[in-house]
Amino acid sequence: MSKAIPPVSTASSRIYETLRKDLVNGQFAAGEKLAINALKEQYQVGLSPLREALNKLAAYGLLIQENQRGFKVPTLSRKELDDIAQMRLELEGMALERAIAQGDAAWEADLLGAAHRLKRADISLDKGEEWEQLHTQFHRTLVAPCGSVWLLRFIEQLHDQFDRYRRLGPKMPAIRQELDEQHHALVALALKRDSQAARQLMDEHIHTSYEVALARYQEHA
Amino acid sequence: MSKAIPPVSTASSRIYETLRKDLVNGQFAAGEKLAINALKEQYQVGLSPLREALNKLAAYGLLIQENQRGFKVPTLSRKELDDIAQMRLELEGMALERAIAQGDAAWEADLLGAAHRLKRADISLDKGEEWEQLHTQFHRTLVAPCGSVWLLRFIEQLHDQFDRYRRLGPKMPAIRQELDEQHHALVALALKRDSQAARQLMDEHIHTSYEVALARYQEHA
DNA sequence: ATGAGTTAAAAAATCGATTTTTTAGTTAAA
DNA sequence: TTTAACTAAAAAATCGATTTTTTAACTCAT
Repeated sequence: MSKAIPPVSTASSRIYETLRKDLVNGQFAAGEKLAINALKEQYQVGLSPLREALNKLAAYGLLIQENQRGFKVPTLSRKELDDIAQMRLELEGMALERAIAQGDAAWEADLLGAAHRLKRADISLDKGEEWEQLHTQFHRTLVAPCGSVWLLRFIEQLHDQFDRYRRLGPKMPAIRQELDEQHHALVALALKRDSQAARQLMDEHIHTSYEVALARYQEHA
Repeated sequence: MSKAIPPVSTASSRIYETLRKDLVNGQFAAGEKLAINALKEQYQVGLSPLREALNKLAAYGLLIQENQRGFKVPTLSRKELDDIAQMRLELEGMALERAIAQGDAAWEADLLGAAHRLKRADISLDKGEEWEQLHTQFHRTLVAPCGSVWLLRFIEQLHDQFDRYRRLGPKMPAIRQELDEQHHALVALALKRDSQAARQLMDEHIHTSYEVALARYQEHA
């Protein structure tokens, strides 16, 4: 349940996390070249921590770095969205099966808790990023006991990439509700340890999200 | 065939690549804390480019970064080796199947070329890292036309992680020969477009490498 | 107009020094 | 002996300024 002990923060780690969120939320236009000096002003950070964060984001795949010409936001494409969604299908399916095979009672409890919190957030007005935050946490919890550090790492990375597309448009409560029903059904299947059905539903779930993301990408024009 | 145009290099990108190689080759002890000032001297670079490289390596997974207490080399463990090998099985198997489904004539040619160069390097005395370099290139070529940028990216990362274990010991010509036979058999199956058999052999191939890596890890003590 | 060459401005990369935090060593009280 | 408090040294992080490279604007010959 507990998250890793909150590590002491540095200017570098703070700006990294801030920029990561902003990039995932589409605060920067796809393809845009980042003006480092402007960022420095905008976020009120020094050049050194800022550059360290940008370097990390590039290694993580949320920025493109070109020697001697700085950093830019990766472009979006249908082809890449398909790639990301397909990889999510494969990797999260795999992770879910393993989690169901290995998850213990504590996991079951965490899962119920995460799903409940998500549903509640959905009912109350979503002020800010609460739903998104809880949604991320739910998916994390779902696959957490899969037993592979690397698998979890890749999935996290794919989620961030996927969300660059999914969050292009405004929030749609109707879609959220549909997704939320899938979340609860996923929990039910996970608790029943029905990995076959769970995986199939996970596929559907990702596919639903994919259609949302694709529609938004196409509207985006 | 052609690699991406050699980008202009910066002190930062050069030291990144140098350190990446050295980390994969076990030039630093597992668990070791990096003394930034010493690195600065040793590699004759300034602090800024060095820190940028270390940040990227941490995001890539070849270093662990802890706020306010610098960087250290990740420890090695049987558990992690198993994880990495298992992930390689899954991801490279997937990639190989797709590559066989999609690879064109140019790919077939590249593959024959890469396998040939690898074999030749194996026969002549291996001065330096030539074999390792060609081996990496062979595996890259094998899965290149899989169609997924993200899949390729993850595989690359896993190779680097895997090699931290595999390269712990001295070079073993006998093993290399066995691996090399598998390489050639893989090419043959790929050209025959027999993805079932190819995937099975890929599994064996990774398993063979895994046993080498495990033995070295255990000897390492 | 077009394009090669030139140059000023802007941006990226790097340096050298300063500030902050941690670590390790020392002393003194329990 | 422990352990708490303090302190000096070391290391990490950050800052401010300099150097290098790219970009964009301009000139002039074709």
